[in-house]
Amino acid sequence: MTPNTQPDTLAAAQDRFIATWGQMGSAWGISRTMAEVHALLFIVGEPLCTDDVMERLEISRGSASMSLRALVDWGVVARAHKRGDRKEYFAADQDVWTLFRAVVRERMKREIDPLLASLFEIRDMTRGMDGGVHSEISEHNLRVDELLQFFEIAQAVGQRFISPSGEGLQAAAEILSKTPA
Amino acid sequence: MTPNTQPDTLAAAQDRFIATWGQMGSAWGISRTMAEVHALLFIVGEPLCTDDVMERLEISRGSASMSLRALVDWGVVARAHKRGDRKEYFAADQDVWTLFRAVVRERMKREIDPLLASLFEIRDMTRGMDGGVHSEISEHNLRVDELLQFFEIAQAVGQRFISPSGEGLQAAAEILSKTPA
DNA sequence: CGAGTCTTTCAATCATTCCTGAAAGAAGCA
DNA sequence: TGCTTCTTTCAGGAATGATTGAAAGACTCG
Repeated sequence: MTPNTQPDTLAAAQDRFIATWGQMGSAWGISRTMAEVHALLFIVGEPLCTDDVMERLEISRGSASMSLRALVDWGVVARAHKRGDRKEYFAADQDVWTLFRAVVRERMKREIDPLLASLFEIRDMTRGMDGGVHSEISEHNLRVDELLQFFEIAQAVGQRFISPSGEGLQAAAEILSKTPA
Repeated sequence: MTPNTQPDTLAAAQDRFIATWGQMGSAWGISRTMAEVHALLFIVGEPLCTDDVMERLEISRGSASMSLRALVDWGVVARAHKRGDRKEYFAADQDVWTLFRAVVRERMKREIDPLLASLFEIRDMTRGMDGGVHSEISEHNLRVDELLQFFEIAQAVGQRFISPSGEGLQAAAEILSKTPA
């Protein structure tokens, strides 16, 4: 075993993780680069500056800057500073559940909330136009109402999950996953 | 109120719904068109043939065909036939929870499962290379293991949800959403 | 205040994903 | 089987979304 085996393997494992996480990202509506930047910060576990990110990921300065900024906005990466260094450093939150909560929060804001708003408006368009129980309009209203109910439940569950007391849900999930169906 | 007010309003509400659902779709990694086709079938509530879909959505034959096929593969739309008509008709499942289960199933297959497989491989790359508790490798392994744990829980919860006995989870979610945090 | 260093912005370019439409393929019927 | 009707496929074009890189902006320090 040469002295370099360990570092090389570590770097390879990191690269592999970055690629995997990047793929995952695209499936989640997060741009591949942004996911890769997060993966890098998460897996190295220590603060990195913009240039570190640029070099390791071979991306442009602009791209690195945008991605880092977005990750900070999402609340999954924190800015950090080193004494006697003017550069800004970035570190990923190391708690997986915190990360997941941030993702849920962000997606609720961008997806569920607008969807619910639209559904309410759609329902109001045909409110009180029912021409008897079996009319097309009533059936339409029924369908919209069912969706509304569903997404209201989804919103409530999601909100509970991301709330401070969401710890409870986390525990619930862990237990749930272990109990046989 | 002219005789045409109701039908027009209904059509408008349907269009609005289709647009909304389409947007939603893109956020979910489903192509907009595919989501719109589903929205149409869901909201009209009765079987439609390829030409109906093409006309209403103003899309090409190829696009309609592909979307319909994909929806059937997902299990959220069923083929139907009309007596004395050689055309194929398509009808969306009207149960929202069934729909949601299909989405979860599909996304697990495409996202969680491959991700878990990769994470296992990544872990194996640095297995048994730990150079003491505080080595870089150990810390790396710790991080990977935490992710593995998390996604194994996610997978278990998801599987339980989509299983036949997933009805239980549905009930749980409904209760959960109503209980105050 | 001005030089130097670091960060952000944004128009142009590039990549990816999606849709089209025509042609090939099935499937039913006489 | 040959004709008709309907469905699927797929190469190319269109649209959408991401990335670059250079220039402008912001901040520090002497």
